[in-house]
Amino acid sequence: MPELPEVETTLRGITPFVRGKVIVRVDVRNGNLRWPVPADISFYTQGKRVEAISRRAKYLLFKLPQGHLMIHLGMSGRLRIVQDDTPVEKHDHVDFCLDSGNRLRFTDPRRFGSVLWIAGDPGRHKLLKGLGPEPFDPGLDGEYLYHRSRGKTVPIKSFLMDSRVLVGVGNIYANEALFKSGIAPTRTAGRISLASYQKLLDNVRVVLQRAIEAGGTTLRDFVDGNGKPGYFQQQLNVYGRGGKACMECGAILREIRLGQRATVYCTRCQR
DNA sequence: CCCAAGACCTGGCGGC
DNA sequence: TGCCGCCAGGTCTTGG
Repeated sequence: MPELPEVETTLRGITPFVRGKVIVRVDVRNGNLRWPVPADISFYTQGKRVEAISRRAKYLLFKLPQGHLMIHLGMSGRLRIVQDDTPVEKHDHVDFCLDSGNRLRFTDPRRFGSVLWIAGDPGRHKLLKGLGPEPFDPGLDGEYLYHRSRGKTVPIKSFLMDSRVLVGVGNIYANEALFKSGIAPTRTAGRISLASYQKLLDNVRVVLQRAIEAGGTTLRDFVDGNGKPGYFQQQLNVYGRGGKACMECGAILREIRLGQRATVYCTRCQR
C-alpha cells in the first residue's frame, strides 16, 4: 500500500494515539525485516515518551528523548493502532505497547519494511542524507527539476522516481502525473523543457494531494484495525489500465516495463 | 559518476 | 483441486 499518500495518511492516523504516550514494552515477534530490527531496540525505547512524529520521504520518524525510531513500510507494510487484547495475526511482526493500553502494530507480509533506531541527527543518517526535496517543499520548483535533469539519459519516469532528485513519487503516481502532464514516460529526462517540468511538478503535487485527501477519509480504520486504505477508491487514469481505453481520447493504453516497473501510458495523449 | 539489473519476501492470480 | 509462473505500492546494492 505505501506510496507517499499512504505514509502521510498513516502518520495522521496514528499521531493522536502515539504522541505523548510512553512505550512500555516492545514485542518483536519477527525482527527479520529488510534490515534486522536492532537487538537493543527495547533498551532505547522502553519507558520513553514519544515526543513527536514526522515523515521524511516515506520514512516515519518517532522522536524519543535519546534519538529517533525510524519505520519504513516497504511494499506491503502497515502500521495501525490496536488494543492490548487484539489477536496477533501471521504477519504482525512488531508491537510498540503504549501506556494508554493501545499498541502501535507493524504488519508486513513481504518484510521489505524496516524498524530502525537512529541515535544522532536523522538528517545525517545513511538512509536519509542523500534524499532530494519533498514534493510539497515550497522552495521546490520546475527549474530545480530542469537543472537536475540536464545531461541525464534515463527515461523521465525513472528520473521522477529517483529519490535523490525528489522523494515520494512511487510507481502509481509517477504514471498518473505523467499522464496528466501529457509526457510519455519513455522520454529522455535531459531533453525535456523547463515548461514541461513546471507542469509535471504541478501535476505531481495535484495527484499526491488528492490521494492524501482520499486517504484522509479512512482514518477511522487505523483505530478499528480493520478496513482498507482509501486510495483504491480513487480514480486512476492509467495505472492498472493497460489495454483499456484512455479516459481522455479513447485510444488503447500501452503497458511496458521501465526500470522493471509497470508503466502505462497513452501514446496519443502523451508525447 | 551513470545507468541497468539484481536482490530481498510472501501472497494472489491466471492458466493449464 | 493443484501446481507453476508471474506479478505486486520500494529502494538499497551490485555490476558493467
